[in-house]
Amino acid sequence: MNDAKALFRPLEQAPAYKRLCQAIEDEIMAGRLNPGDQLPTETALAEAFQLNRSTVREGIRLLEQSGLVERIAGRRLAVARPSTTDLGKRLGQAMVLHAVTFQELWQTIAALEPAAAAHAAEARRPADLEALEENLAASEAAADDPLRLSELDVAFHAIVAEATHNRALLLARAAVAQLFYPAFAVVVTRLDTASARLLTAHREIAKAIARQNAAEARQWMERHIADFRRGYCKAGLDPEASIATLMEMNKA
Amino acid sequence: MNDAKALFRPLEQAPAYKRLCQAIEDEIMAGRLNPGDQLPTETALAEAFQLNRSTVREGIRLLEQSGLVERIAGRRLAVARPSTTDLGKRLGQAMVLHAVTFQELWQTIAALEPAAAAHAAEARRPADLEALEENLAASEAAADDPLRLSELDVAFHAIVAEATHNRALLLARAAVAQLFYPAFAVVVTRLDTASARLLTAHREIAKAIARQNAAEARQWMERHIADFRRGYCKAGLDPEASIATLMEMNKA
DNA sequence: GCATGCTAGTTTGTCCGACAATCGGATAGA
DNA sequence: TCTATCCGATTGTCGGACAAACTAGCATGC
Repeated sequence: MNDAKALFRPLEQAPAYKRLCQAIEDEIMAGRLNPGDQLPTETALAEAFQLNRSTVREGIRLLEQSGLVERIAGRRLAVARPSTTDLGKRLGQAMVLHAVTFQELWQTIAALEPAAAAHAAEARRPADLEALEENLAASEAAADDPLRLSELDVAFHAIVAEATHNRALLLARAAVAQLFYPAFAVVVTRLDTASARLLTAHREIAKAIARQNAAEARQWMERHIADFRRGYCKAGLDPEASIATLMEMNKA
Repeated sequence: MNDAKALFRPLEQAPAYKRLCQAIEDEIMAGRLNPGDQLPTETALAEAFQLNRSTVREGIRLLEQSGLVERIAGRRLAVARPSTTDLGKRLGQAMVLHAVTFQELWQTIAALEPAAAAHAAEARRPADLEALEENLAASEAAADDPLRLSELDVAFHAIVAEATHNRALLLARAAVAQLFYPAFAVVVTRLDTASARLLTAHREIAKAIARQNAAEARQWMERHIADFRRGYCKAGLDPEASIATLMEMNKA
């Protein structure tokens, strides 16, 4: 009798609002609806799908939340591309709820950032270099302001990632970075030697990227990330603790 | 006159259903609502927030789609943790819509998988080794069935990733992997030498993980991933083409 | 004692109809 | 040409309604 679960599938048809969402999602994924295209009005959709407007609206909410659809300025539904930051936020939430530890984040960042630096060195464009320079200048000016410096640190790594012009890499690291670097603000505040080391590393990484020296960029980034971990432990923080606790310290 | 946009912020209060979603989201993020907790019924929520049930429902749809809330078996709303696979799917969608190329995916996978293999060697548990063994056996049996082998390939890498017991890494790679490996099915179908090379690599990786030899696991995985790229080019596919086109070939 | 069947109350999914606010566009006025 | 005004269309929100499906409790049968 126990194999009943294995034998039979759930066998339930999803509620109408979900099916509507799926139907429109399919159209988008199949390329029959493209980003920018306007969707029919709610009443029109209701008529087309033979559903009530309330039901249609529920379906639209699902699409809205998945970022596949947006309300353009005024108010007309249009197909959209899910934004990187939006997805990053959602991934970040998930990690907090899964009680991910600093250690886990660090391992992931340690895999991604050196690769990002190397590819940035290969694919960077003039605009990227300018952004890096600007960030470095601002960082040097903010050497005494841990909070501001921490913000600029997040920005620096984001610029490097963007310089790869690799959207997959960008998306993958966005989530982790969003949690990792802010968590690190606490360290910068506690260790006064951290700022100087951070600045040196950033400068060298930027230099290597400017010179298109991928190997060097990767190497400096590796050291930089290793430094992060050392600083974290030196600051008396537990790598095995959930980052959720860190985020709270940050607020205080 | 042009600075009007700079001077003033949007100044609009979000619709009620969005604010409701945000309110509940905040409760969850603050830990006042924990995964597994049941939410009040729709009518109760409507009363609490002084909103109509229809409006409450729209808010719930947003929460539902972000995975923070689920309908338990029967039908009662409960707080949930966004599932890895769910987020992976969403990220995958985003990448398709952003017309991400194979090259971009490959660079990302190449950064993540070797790290995953190395950490898996350190953190693997008996159950992980069993899963690997089982997968290897099935793969050897399916050496002549490209489609089945491709499925098992996806599974193999997923098992390795899970053996790291690093949820951040798991989440970050889930999205990329979900697109990458299926896209690779085409290659396995076209190159008959691919299956054998794939099997050898898998076996060596599994062996290294079993022996807890992180360096070797990383090295084999690196080669394996490099092989992927070579195979892809050999199969006459364009690394700069959007993976969306690949997915279509896969269906056919 | 445990499995089954029945009943009543809840809760959800869906529908209908309604209305204020606002947006888009057309039209009239300076 | 620019502004003001009006009108229809669309969205956000509301109230109420009902069938289907679920929960829980109780009765029944073995």
